[in-house]
Amino acid sequence: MRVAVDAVVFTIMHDELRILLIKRKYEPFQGKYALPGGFVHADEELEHACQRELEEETNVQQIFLKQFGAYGGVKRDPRGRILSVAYFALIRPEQKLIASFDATEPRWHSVYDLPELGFDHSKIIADALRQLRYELQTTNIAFQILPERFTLRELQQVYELVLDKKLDKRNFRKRIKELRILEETAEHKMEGAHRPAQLYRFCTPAHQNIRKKVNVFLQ
Amino acid sequence: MRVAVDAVVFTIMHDELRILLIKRKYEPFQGKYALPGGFVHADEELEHACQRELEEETNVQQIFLKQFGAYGGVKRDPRGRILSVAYFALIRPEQKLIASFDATEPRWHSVYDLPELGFDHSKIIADALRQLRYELQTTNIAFQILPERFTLRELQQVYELVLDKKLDKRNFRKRIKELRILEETAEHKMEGAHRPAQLYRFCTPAHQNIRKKVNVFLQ
DNA sequence: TAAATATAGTGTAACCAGAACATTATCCAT
DNA sequence: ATGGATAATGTTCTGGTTACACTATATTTA
Repeated sequence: MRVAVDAVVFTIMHDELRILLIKRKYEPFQGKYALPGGFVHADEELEHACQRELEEETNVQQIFLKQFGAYGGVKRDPRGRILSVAYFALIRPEQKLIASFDATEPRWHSVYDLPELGFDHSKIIADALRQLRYELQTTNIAFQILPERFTLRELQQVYELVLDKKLDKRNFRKRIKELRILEETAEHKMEGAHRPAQLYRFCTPAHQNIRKKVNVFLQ
Repeated sequence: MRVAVDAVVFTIMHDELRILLIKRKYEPFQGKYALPGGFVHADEELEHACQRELEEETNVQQIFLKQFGAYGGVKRDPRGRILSVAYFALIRPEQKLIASFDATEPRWHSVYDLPELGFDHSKIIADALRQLRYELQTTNIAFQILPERFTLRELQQVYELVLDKKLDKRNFRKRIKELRILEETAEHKMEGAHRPAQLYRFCTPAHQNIRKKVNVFLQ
């Protein structure tokens, strides 16, 4: 049985939660959109294969991937039996997308307005989104998408867009501060005709995983 | 790459949370304990392969399996590259265990006192236990281990033994009743020199999955 | 048949966490 | 100087979680 990996890469862009898709140049599902991914090499770790395929097909590099499922249905790929191990990531939107030989049009698509997808990738994306939301509320994954210094408003927007839900500003700040994982920096974000916002930085490696409480940010 | 499945089957027996292990008759890890499992056939669904291997190696049959991870490390199996998709289940302890040709001594082992294990099965079991605890608190999985009719005390014991934590009787009953997933039966459990306990039954297929609230039973 | 024993079954009060909510501060542009 | 835009901040109320002790009912035994 052949083993492949697929990557569900999320980002936030123009106030939307988006997913990175490629367009398939060849059969099966030629012309359809699909998740970046491909076959694992013989002596290659799964996560490495996922990084490599992602880079080959979209140029996206150096991201933190988390495995969340294996898809092994007998009929899921018309080429034959292929098991796919799926990973997800949440990354900054800056990386430049570059098409490859067999995957064209690497592009960001709104999670809530996806094109028709090949394989069982709709199901994989649905599972990934569920997992992303869970991890957002139980780990520090949000910081992967933010620049090194960020405002509390920017952090709150990550939560709001991923959870697809408005949060109360004062309650959000209170809870984030209680976690003691941020430190103020000396700088402020000067931008626009309004009061500048304090810039924060993520601190204390001890808190690499916030697992203090489930549902920390749900209202 | 070859694809295998492994089953982490939990039960409760003699007031202990236990796992089903077999003893390996051949290399690799000859004589060591391991999870039941084996290779997936060419046109076989993963879950079916897991059921089949479990039955072949231990005689345990007809259980509800839930996938929770894929283990694909390059060096995890000395025979070569083998990816294993792992499933867990929680079952009643009644099924008779029968050894097979290549797996001897199918036996229940306390989760907290496991023998030396082959492969990366210790890691797989640790992940399975984490997943079991999560699902116990967010789904109706507890009912898989109980007989059709059971007392509230028996239900509470499942939670206590899996979570490895004492729960308050009154609070537990209050919450379970709030969920409205049990119905009283006409019978009582007459056993021993004490007041007989009301027998309950799991009701309402609408509640096959209790996802009302995370941490329902944590104290 | 009375007492001992073992588990079943039940409610309330205190505490804490989550939710709702409005005003002042600071910058820029006009 | 004023208006506009976002930053920053605390309190009250509500509801959920936790802690906690006594009565009920069957069997067994003296």
